[in-house]
Amino acid sequence: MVALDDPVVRAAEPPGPAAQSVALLTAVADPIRWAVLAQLADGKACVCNLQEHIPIASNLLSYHLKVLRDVGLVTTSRRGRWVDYTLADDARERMTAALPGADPA
Amino acid sequence: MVALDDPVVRAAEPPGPAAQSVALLTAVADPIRWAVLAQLADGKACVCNLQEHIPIASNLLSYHLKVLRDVGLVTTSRRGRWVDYTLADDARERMTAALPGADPA
DNA sequence: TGACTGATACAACGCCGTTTGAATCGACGG
DNA sequence: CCGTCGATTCAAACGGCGTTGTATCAGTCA
Repeated sequence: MVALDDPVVRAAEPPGPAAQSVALLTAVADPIRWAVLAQLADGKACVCNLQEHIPIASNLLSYHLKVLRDVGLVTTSRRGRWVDYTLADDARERMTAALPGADPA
Repeated sequence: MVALDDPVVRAAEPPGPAAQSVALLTAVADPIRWAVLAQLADGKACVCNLQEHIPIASNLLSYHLKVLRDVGLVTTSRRGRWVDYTLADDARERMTAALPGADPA
């Protein structure tokens, strides 16, 4: 059972677990962000390195990276002028858990 | 390796595996469709039954069900005036496989 | 400090997907 | 056959997210 007898559409209020799952999946369900995550699955990389594989404007890439940060799928660490992005160690776990019907019970 | 040296943004052409994964995740990353899939994880259900748990207009529900059908996550079967929706048996497999960094190799 | 690079933040526009309302189809029952 | 119910389809309006351009911040070197 999922027990969302009324929410789902009944937006906001407290962001129930279902809403959190959707928010996480929404972050992943984008061509650019998907590519970024796939790239980071091979290890950390600075933004400039990501750009080599995903040829888009740097500000646009930065926007999508922020989205991934906001949901906690990636973490950052400065190294000189560069910023290294790393896949959160629980990223895969959280993504699979966010899929519908993944009730822990 | 993900090997998308140029695609991602380079839209259409052939819908590469990455694009298919994104398309599938896009179908899942919606509050209503997520709830539908979670509901169907407990077994097949007719539309009217789904409405009991997801109180929205029937035509709207129908729209989202069509989206799920188009990506092959659910299948239908008529039973009298009712239409039963069933989670595709490979639904979970396909969803997990669509997550970034899930390279089969 | 001043110039340059890497990266991020902000504001405005445009497009696609969702939503809504009304019409249509399919299947039973009187 | 006609009315009703379940479900789908169509057209149109709305809104949100992604894109673009510009400005700003942070860090290194001369």
